[in-house]
Amino acid sequence: MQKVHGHNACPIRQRGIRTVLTEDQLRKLEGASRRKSFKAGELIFMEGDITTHSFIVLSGVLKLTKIHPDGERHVIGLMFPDDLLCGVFKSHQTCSAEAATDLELCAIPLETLSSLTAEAPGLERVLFRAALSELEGGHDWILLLRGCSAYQRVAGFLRLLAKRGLQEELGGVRFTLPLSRAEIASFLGITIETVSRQMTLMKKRGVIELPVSRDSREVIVPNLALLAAHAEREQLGGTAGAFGGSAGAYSMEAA
Amino acid sequence: MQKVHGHNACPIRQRGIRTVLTEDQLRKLEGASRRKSFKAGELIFMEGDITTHSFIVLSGVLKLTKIHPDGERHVIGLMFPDDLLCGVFKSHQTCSAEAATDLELCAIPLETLSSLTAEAPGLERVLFRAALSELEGGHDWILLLRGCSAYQRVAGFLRLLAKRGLQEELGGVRFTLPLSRAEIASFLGITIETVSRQMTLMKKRGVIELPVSRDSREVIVPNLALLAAHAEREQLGGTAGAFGGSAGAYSMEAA
DNA sequence: CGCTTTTTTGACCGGTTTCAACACGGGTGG
DNA sequence: CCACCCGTGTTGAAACCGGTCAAAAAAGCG
Repeated sequence: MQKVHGHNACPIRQRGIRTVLTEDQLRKLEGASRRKSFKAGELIFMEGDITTHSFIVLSGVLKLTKIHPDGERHVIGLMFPDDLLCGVFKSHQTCSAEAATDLELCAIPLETLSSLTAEAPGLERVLFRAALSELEGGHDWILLLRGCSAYQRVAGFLRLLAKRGLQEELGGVRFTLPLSRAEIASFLGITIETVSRQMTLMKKRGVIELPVSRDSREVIVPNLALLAAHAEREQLGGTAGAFGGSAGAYSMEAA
Repeated sequence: MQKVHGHNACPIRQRGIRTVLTEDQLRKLEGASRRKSFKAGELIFMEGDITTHSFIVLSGVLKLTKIHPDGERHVIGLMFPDDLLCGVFKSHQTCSAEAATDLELCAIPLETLSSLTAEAPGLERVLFRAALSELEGGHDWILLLRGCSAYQRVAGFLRLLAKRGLQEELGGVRFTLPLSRAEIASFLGITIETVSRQMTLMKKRGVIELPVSRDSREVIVPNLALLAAHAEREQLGGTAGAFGGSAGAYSMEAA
């Protein structure tokens, strides 16, 4: 009897995909998928490359970048575990992808996906939705970047990280920034100096803590609600009111 | 013999759609479509509404707005004739739509569209592409808004209008702004005063002319290439070099 | 322990915002 | 017909924010 998965295949966990496929189709999909590991900084694909796979983030953070007409490379999006990088229907990549941290991906060949689309009409719709939520994320991010001060951008960025898949602790959150100051600056459309200034400001205000220890990438958020408040409106003296903010994390969630 | 169209149905001109449908299907689609007229300022649908139709802009300009968490309403996109507002696969509207000018739309009920999708598998893909290009537009717009000065934003905005469906004249273009200064400011993420200042600056530089006449919304662009140049890089004294700029107009084109 | 790279901090400058006043046009009603 | 008013757009002056330049401090690395 043959093994169901290749030795480096990976199970598809996305709820949306599982529900529109039969057992056989799911097995076929998983059989064709391959687990791939990247070390921080490694390139996954480049802008302009022919699209060959769709990817699902298993662990780590993926960074999407694009070359601006002026030649500068800008970070335009981040993807976290369970996010689906849906290359379907795009013949060429419209941005580059790079491992921001050590990264594990599930790579699904496009041929597999499109042959499955033929069999399972529902699948196309699922992928469609994934791309659409990606679109919505873009809109939200536009709104975030436009009227917001540098302070709010940094706060918003940290809130995003605090929310998505990182070690939680009692009351607060502690995590490691997946991006350097330069990359954060690029992502937020500001300079590294400003990023640095805003973060020390937040530290002074008690919104975050920066353990003096080794890495300058360690961040502790003692009070997530307070951080969220600062992301919405600059400075609120009090001990935070609850907030039901619309996250609007700019990343594509699998359907 | 029965009339093919209802008296207020409208012909579907989109090339992409026509090629994936049979005669019968096309007739069905057109038969279900309805031409709707709106006066400037009228609301078409609201953020959060249940999605009931897809729309194609026949004439005029449509304005997409969204409420920012801070309560402010922001213009996040514009749509011009032949653009497709593709509500498919979204159960709820994610932004409000309003007539920026007097407006004519072709409204297509979603049921019609989804029943056709079942018959014509290619249609789903066409709509998918439409949404995708919308997505790409969003990315481009993010890039445009980030590094650019207020001057470049206004120039880019005017170039967008000059390109999309407005009266052309020999050599130059003359058109009426579909948005008030306040709306332009909101769209570009700057203040009305700045919009005003940049426009007078452009006038001084000879990039645009503002007929003293009644409406302060009349704009003449004597030299489109010059305008494009100013949208890319601030001030270029000379009499414009040709430009093959990546338009990146943020609006969704029908496939 | 030196070296490089990254991050932080400071001083300065320019563009935008902000606040405020004014101009223009189009209504309304006397 | 004109005075008045209100909304929209323009213009001016000062404050602020973030960018740029420069240098010091901290962290990584041999």
